Amino acid sequence: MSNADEQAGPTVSGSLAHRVPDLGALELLLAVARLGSLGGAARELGITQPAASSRIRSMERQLGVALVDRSPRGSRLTDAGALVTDWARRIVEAAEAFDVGAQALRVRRDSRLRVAASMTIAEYLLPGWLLALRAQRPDTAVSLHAGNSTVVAERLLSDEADLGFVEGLSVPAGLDSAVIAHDRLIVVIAPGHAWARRRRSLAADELASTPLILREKGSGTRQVLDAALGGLARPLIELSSTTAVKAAAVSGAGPAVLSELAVGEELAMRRLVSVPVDGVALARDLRAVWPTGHRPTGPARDLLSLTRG
Amino acid sequence: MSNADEQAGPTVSGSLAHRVPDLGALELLLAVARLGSLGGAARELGITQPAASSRIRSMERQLGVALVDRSPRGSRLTDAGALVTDWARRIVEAAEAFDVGAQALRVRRDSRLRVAASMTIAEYLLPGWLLALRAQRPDTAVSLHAGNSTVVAERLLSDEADLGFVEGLSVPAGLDSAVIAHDRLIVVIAPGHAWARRRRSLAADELASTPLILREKGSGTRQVLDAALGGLARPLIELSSTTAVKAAAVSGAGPAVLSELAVGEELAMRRLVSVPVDGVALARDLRAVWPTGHRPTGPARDLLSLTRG
DNA sequence: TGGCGGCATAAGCTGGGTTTATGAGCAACG
DNA sequence: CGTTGCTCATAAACCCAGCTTATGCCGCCA
Repeated sequence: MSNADEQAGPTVSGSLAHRVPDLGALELLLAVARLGSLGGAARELGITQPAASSRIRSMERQLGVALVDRSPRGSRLTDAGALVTDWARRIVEAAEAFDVGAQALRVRRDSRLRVAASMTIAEYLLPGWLLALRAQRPDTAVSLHAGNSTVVAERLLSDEADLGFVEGLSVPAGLDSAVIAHDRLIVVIAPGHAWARRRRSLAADELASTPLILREKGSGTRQVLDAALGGLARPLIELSSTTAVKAAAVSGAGPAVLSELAVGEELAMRRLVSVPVDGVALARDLRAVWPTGHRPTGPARDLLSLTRG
Repeated sequence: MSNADEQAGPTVSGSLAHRVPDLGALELLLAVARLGSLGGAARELGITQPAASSRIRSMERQLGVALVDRSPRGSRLTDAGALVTDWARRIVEAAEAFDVGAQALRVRRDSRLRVAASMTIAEYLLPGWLLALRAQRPDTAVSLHAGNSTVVAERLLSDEADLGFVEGLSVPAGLDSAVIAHDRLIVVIAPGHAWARRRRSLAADELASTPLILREKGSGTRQVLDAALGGLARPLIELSSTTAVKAAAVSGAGPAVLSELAVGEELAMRRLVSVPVDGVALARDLRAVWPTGHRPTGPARDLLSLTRG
């Protein structure tokens, strides 16, 4: 109703939160899909049957689509309902990753597994691992601290963490490590930029002589790039988060260099395209690390075994 | 507080919806991250500054983590806040996909682009495409109808749809088509099953002689598999949705055959592992289709151009 | 023909999120 | 050195979404 609503297209009104049912409603819908009954879903979520009934109904009203076929002997999803339920599942899965991550961020002294990880890993990989860990060891309380390689090493060596994850080129002194995955930095650009239509690969000197959107000096990503180019990377802008770099690249500010972990989605949806590069070592290992000699045991060992392919 | 809360692990209480902030709060957090000020974010979302302040505060209370550093000249994310914001962004992106999909499901006679698509495509690919389409043509109203190849063909030929997407082996009569992507069926199994540790590939006859978790006869997925095996696939169970098949496989019921589009997440998180297969043609094309002669124009052409790699 | 499981409707309560109104800290500027 | 303008915090009043309890209708099955 206020003035900020009119900026978007004509089919849109209000913010996302007004057009998308809340998490409770989506969970309820998933339960109905799984159990085939409103009352059953209500019981599972610890609410009453009328509450479930009304909530599903108001969700249908909100979306303008019938989701559930009610009958005196149960409820089944409509075709549209099945589709909506699948889309809802994505939201709920993202929420589960959020939840397990947020729980780990809470500093708790009863943590049975203390993890320290670099930003990129904490952002993209750890929630999935923690979810898997919780699936097989539901009562393991995990705490997470994110920081660069130096911080990870400090926490491990001062016994403030049991297991670390780093993404740099070298393993900090005093730590043993195991490679758990491989990552590659890639050059990305908004579609529409001239580079997006190039056929030849970029050469190293071409990359080094072009101003790029980069993470700040000191970040793992920047270290790898500087090393690969011999410290010659020319920044167009320096930004302090992967997300900011992505946003700048998507908006057409110029070419950016990012971990392929960070841009999978953008590449798939063609908001960014990657530019092949020749003769530059942009691969890097993602490693689990622990104090030399102290092989991970207990929960740390469980988590480690989840992470290796 | 009610009796259903105690079923989960000791660190958990209540459902996801009680532990994860609602979409409005997450959107607000993203706005704060982007604009660097609570008041600014509030203005953008069309609420007042105290509302934003209180909402962020209650989110911090809920998560047990400080998210923003307030100062008399703005607010910045804490380290934990940056991580939380990135995880929140995933939820919001899933919600955007949900939103654009749900809007398209609403039957509207003012639709400027009417799409008919097979289930797998509607489920996994279309929301992303629609999001991209909305980014470059914000005022295009899209309607979506999901069904199998036959239904898609009928709707196109009776002028109830402008553009279709199918995943079968053959193009229905009366339609022209363009391949927009490739898909492969893969055999997946819960880790722990003997096949998960196999080194050799499966042979065709081995696959044909093993009872499998399958989609029902008539589904696109099943058609491709039956054709590849010469109609010999032995069902262990037949289920009516991709999701149900996945759930059965994850729970260890046996090997399943699914589109690789459907199991990317599960493979990455090792809830499922794929079993290599030899000598069976499980690849299939994903095609855009339209009535013979009527080359897509206008919004249909825009969408089509977004989908081809 | 009860009994059971499924869903809908109605009435009343509660709490979270909102608004308006106000105050206080810090910076820049004449 | 006060004024203006930005920031955020607090307090009180309000409103509505979603919950519960209570009830009724429908269909299936023993």
